[in-house]
Amino acid sequence: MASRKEVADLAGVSEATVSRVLNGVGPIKEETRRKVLEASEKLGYVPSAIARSFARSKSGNLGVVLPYVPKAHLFSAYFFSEMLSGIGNKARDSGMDLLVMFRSPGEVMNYADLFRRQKVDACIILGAKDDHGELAAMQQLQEEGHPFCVMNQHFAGESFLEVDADHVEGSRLAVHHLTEQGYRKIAFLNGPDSYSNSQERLLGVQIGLKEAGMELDPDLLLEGNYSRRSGVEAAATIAARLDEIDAVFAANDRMAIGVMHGLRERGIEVQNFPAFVGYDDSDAAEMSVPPLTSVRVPFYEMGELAVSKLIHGSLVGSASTEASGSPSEWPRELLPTELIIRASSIRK
Amino acid sequence: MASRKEVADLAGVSEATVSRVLNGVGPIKEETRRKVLEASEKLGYVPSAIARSFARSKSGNLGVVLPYVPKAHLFSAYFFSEMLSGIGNKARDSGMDLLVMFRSPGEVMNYADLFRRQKVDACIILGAKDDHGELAAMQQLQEEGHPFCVMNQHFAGESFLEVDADHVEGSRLAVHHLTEQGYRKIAFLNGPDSYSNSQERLLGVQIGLKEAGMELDPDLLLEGNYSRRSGVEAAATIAARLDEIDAVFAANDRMAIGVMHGLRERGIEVQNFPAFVGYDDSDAAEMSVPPLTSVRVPFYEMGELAVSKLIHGSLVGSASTEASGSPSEWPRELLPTELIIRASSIRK
DNA sequence: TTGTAGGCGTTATCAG
DNA sequence: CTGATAACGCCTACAA
Repeated sequence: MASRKEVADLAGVSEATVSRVLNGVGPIKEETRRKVLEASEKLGYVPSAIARSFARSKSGNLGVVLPYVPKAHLFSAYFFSEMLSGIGNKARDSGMDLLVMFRSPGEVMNYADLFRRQKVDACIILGAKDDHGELAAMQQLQEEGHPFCVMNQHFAGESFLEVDADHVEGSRLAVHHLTEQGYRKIAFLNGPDSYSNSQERLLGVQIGLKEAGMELDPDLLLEGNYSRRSGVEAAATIAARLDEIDAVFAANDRMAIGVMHGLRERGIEVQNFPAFVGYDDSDAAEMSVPPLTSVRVPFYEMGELAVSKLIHGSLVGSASTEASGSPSEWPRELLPTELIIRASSIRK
Repeated sequence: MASRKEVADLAGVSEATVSRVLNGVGPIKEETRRKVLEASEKLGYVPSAIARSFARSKSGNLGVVLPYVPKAHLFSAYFFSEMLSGIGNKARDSGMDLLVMFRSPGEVMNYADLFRRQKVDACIILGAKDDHGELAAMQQLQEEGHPFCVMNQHFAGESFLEVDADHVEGSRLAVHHLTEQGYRKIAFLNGPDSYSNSQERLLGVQIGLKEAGMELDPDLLLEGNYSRRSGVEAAATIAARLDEIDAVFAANDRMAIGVMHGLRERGIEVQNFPAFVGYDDSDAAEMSVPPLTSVRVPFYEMGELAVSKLIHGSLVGSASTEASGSPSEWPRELLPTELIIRASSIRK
C-alpha cells in the first residue's frame, strides 16, 4: 500500500502539500494540485483514518446507543431501523461513521467514557428510560460538555438536546378520531410510565376526551409494556368488559395487535371487535387484520434531525467541542405526528 | 482529563509500566500493579482508543454493511435487527465496536477502501446481491487478504467466508408439510433470482415436491421481490386461478401476508383461503391473521456465528491480518432452519 | 520486573 | 504558495 511519502516523491512535492491537497486546505497552485492528485491516484494512495483521527484527536464517529432488545421484543424493529436509517444517511452526508452500541440488560452505560476513550465525537441515545442511572450518565455527559442527543425520551428539568415527536398531539388526534365517530367508551392501553412518551400519550388522551366533554375512566386505563404479549394479556380485561368498551387506543401497534389477538383467542369475532387505534404506524399496522388505524411518527426524519442538530450546532466538526448549547438554545421542538386511518377504527 | 504521565508519576513508575498494567501485558509485580491501578482510578484516567488504534494499526472496529432500505421495504427490519443484535453482542464480548454502514442505492461499495482507510479490521456484509459490482468488490477484499464474511448470500465458485442457513431444507420442510396434509396444487411465490437464497428455496421446493411424487407446475411459480406489495400483486394471479391452487408457499413472510391481503381485497374469505406458508418466521408471521406457518431462520445466531468465525479464525485479533483461510478451511456449513406451524397451513 | 526510546501517519504551525 | 518539523498518546522491542 502506497505511503504518503511515495506520493509526495512522485509528485515532486512535500508530504505536507500532499496532505493539503487531499484535505482541500489552504491555497494550492492548480498545477501542484493536479500533480498530487495524479500521483495519489496512480499509486492508489488512501490516507489512514486512524492516523488522521490521532492527529486531529477526533474519531469521526457518531455513536448510536440502542436499547437492549429482549426476547420479548419490547421495542419494535421498525422503530429502530427507521431511526437508524435516518441517522445513517445524514451521518454519511456529513462524513461521519456510525458506531452502534447495544445497551446491555443490567449494566448502566457509562456514556462519558465513550467520549473519553475518544471512540465517538458525538452520540445519539435511543430508547432511554427515565431512571436514575440513565439520568446520571447523561448529566455527566452534559457536565463534561460532550455533544449528545436523546431521541424519543424527554428528561424534564434538564436541558439536554432532544429530538422527539409530538405524542400529546398524536394521542389527542387518535382519541378525537374515535370520539368524532361517536365512540364513548374508550379504553387506553398505555406503556410504562418510565418513558416520557407514555406520559405524553396519557396527556393527549385526556385532552382528547375533554374536548369531547368526557374524561378518562380509570377502569379503562390499562398498562402494558409495549410488547405484543402485554397486549394479549390486556385483552383478558378488555374481553371481560366488552360491553363497557367500544374502542381501544393502544400506545403502540404491537400492543394493539396483541389485544386483537387476545380477543380472537377468546373467540370474539372481528365484527364484534371494538374500534382500534394503534401508534407508530409500523409495518405491522398495515399488515394487521383488520388494517390498523395508527399514529404515524416520523422516525426517519427524527434520525436525520438529530444528526443535523448535533452537527449544525457546531457541536461537532468545529474546533471547539466545548460546552453544548444553553437550554434556551435548544427549545423542545417536536416533529408532527399524523393519524393514518384504516379499517380498524371505522364505524361499521 | 488525566494523562498517562500523571498516572505514572503518581504511581511512581514509568509510562510503559502503566501501559503494561492496564493492558495486562508482561509480568508485573503485584504491588506495582496495585499502585498503578489506584493512581489510575484516582485520576480517572481513561486511555485513548484512538491513540491505541494508531499504535497498533488496528481500529478495533467491526464493519457491518447493511443493504439500502428503500421505501418499499424489500428487506424486513426484523431480519436485520436480529442479525445486528447477534453481531453486536458477540462483538462486544470480543471487545470490538460495530461500525455500521448503509449501502446507498446507486453507488457500488468499495469495500476494500474501508480496510485501507483502517476504519475496520474486519467486516460483515449483509443483504449482498449476486451482481457484478458486488462480486468484484468482494474479490478485491479477498485478494488483499481482508477478513470479511458474507451473510445470507452464497457466491458460487468463490471461497468467501459465508454464514447462511439451510434454505434448501427449510423450503423442503415447508413443502413437505403441505403435501403431507394432502395439498397438491402448491403455488410458489419466490424472490428474485439474484439472491442465492431464492435459488435455494426453489431447489428445496422441487425436492419437496419430488418426494411427494409431484413436480413444480411452471404456471404456479411466481416471482415477487420480497416486498409485501409484490405479494399483493401476485394475489391477482392467485385469485384468478384459485380453483387450481390449494396452497401457497412464499419465500418470505411479507410476501405471504401480501398475498393474503390481496385475496382479501378481492373479497375472498379466510375460510376459502388456500393454505399458506411463509418464510423467516418474523414478527409478522405471529401477528398475521390467520397466524402464518413459517420457516424459522436463526438470524441472531447467524450474526453471532459470523463474528465468531471472523475472530476465531485468527483473522482478527492476531498479529497477522494476512490472508484469510483457504477455501477448504471454510466449508459451507449451514445453520438449521425449522418449520413453525401455525393456523394458516392447517387443513380445516 | 521495570525503564528508555523509537516509531506509528497525520495535522498544523511556523518560516520562507 | 510550499517545505520543514513538532506534536499527538500509545505500544513494544531492547536494555538494564
